[in-house]
Amino acid sequence: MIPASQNAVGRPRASSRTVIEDAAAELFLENTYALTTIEQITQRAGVSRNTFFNYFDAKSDVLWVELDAAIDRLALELQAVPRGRPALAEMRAATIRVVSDIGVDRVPLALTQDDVMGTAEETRVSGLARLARRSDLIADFLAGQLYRSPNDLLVLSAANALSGAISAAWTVWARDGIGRRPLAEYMAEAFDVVSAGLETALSRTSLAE
Amino acid sequence: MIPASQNAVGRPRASSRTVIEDAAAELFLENTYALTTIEQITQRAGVSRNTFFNYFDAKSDVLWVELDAAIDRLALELQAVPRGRPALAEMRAATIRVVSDIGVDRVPLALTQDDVMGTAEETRVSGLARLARRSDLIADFLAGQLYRSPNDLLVLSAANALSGAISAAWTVWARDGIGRRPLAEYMAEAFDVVSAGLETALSRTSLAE
DNA sequence: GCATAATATTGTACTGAGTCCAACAATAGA
DNA sequence: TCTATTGTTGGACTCAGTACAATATTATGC
Repeated sequence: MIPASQNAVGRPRASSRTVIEDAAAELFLENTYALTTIEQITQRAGVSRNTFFNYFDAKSDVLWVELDAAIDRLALELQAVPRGRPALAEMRAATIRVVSDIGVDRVPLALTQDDVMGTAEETRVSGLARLARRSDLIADFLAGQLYRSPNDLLVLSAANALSGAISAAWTVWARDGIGRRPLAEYMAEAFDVVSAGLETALSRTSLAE
Repeated sequence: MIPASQNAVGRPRASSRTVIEDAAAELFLENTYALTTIEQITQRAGVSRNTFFNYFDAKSDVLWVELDAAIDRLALELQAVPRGRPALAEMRAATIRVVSDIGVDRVPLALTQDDVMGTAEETRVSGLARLARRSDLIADFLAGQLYRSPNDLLVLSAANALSGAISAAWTVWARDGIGRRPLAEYMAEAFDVVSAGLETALSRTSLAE
């Protein structure tokens, strides 16, 4: 077994987590996600196979570190919004704030895999789990702002729609390659496409019923 | 090994596919999805484990037979729409037509599992794969009608949003339990929530650029 | 410094999904 | 009846993910 010191020889020893992430990123690019095993990753990282599962619940989690972090930040932003504020405007602002510091070159690992949004169901499906988490988050937020239930058809539709639009922004941004503009711009566009109609639908029902 | 005749003793022998579906449905309800193994399913169905994979690519596929069929029908409906017709109106009609024959009691197997939309990521994620397939479908359709690329941010946002709304309709419909109204009604509501804004956004850009 | 508690890492053994392929059975058609 | 096709099976395999106990590492109090 390769000693852990291989990755950091004098410098302050990198955390296992980082070492694993780096090794995984390398191998995914070399051999694709599907053909890379967790054993290979941990071997290259110089840790045991079990250590992988100390830091990640699933192989696919490594693909989505950036996106997961962005969703975490979105959760915090939304929590900080006082109740009663205009829901969609706050959502829009929070969404854009969250991605505003993501440089044009820092594309999430998952999205650099060209099989992600293509045929490879495996990677795509794990990405959809993030979409679902974000939908839940948004549904809770909207429900809170509109004093409705997160299970409400209207709330859920709006949340899913917004989450879908955000997802589209990420996808197109990643696909646009080198010449891409900042993610925040894509986010704003995608958001506005769907939010125009939501605005009226949501305001109408918050008065009625 | 139990002979296949156990499930159909005189009657015309049911296809392996149906036998497997039924066995799976029973076991999922008895022991939950997660705790049911493919081996148990095929054992009860009276076929070999491999036969399962003759009919399904994954264990989770059994959960989504109805939804997959609905998406297949949607694909056919959309293909039949002549180019140039108003995209959203046709989408709405097709969506509702597709689910109009789904009775209030025929809830997809997946949605009767109460862990589906709850904590159980496993079942939920497989459902999201359907959402993605539907998004692709819709994106292609919209792209065709609007003479744009299916990778266009606008098209993709709209497709994801619509697919998300449809998903919300299914979810709430299933959750509403015994007293639920026909699925088509939920579908219409969810659809209208998001499509109002899309209408303007899509028409605006089909003229511009 | 040292003892101790908390945390990180590892080994081992296991379950179950999904793949591959070759053998075999059933069926339909000529 | 022979034959081509399709459905079914057995067996051996890979790999993700889980469980748990043992050991190493690091932090903390003294």
